Amino acid sequence: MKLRIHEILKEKGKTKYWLYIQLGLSYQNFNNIVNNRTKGIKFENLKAICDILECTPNDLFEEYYKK
Amino acid sequence: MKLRIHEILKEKGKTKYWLYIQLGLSYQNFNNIVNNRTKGIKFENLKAICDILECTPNDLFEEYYKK
DNA sequence: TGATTATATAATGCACACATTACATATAGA
DNA sequence: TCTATATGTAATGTGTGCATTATATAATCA
Repeated sequence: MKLRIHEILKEKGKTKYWLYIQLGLSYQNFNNIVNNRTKGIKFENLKAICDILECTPNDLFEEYYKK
Repeated sequence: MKLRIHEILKEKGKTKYWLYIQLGLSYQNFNNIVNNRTKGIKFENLKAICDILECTPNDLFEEYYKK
């Protein structure tokens, strides 16, 4: 399961750094998530990412995203 | 984030035990996930649950489910 | 009566999400 | 020059997903 965070940020004209500040996660962990180096995620953080990016889990997951 | 696994299983007329067998997870962990006692999940298992239940992450998460 | 289905809890250990701290590079603006 | 933006990596420790093993109850079926 790959996360489309890069694409969504590009669509919104926002940077990773911006999302990092909004989220409040450690940058280390944040960077691993965004660059798809993690094998799972806390629901709390998944929800926060969706809230901030104004999207749903299906939009985030490459496998379920429908343009 | 609450998972709607109970509802989806009911709709499909399947039992938790059936899903447990399909998934191949330990029953302990499986039971915690299904009964919403976990704070996160591995992408691999999220994908497997969606595949078996023939649904998407948005269908699974109560916060994003639209009937 | 015994096996399978069905569901649940507890103890122990490993793998990994996540936090914290630190270090590093590069650009842009005050 | 100093600060903030922007991105990345490494080391160490805590919390927790998940596996394994065990125990328990109850219904259904051979």
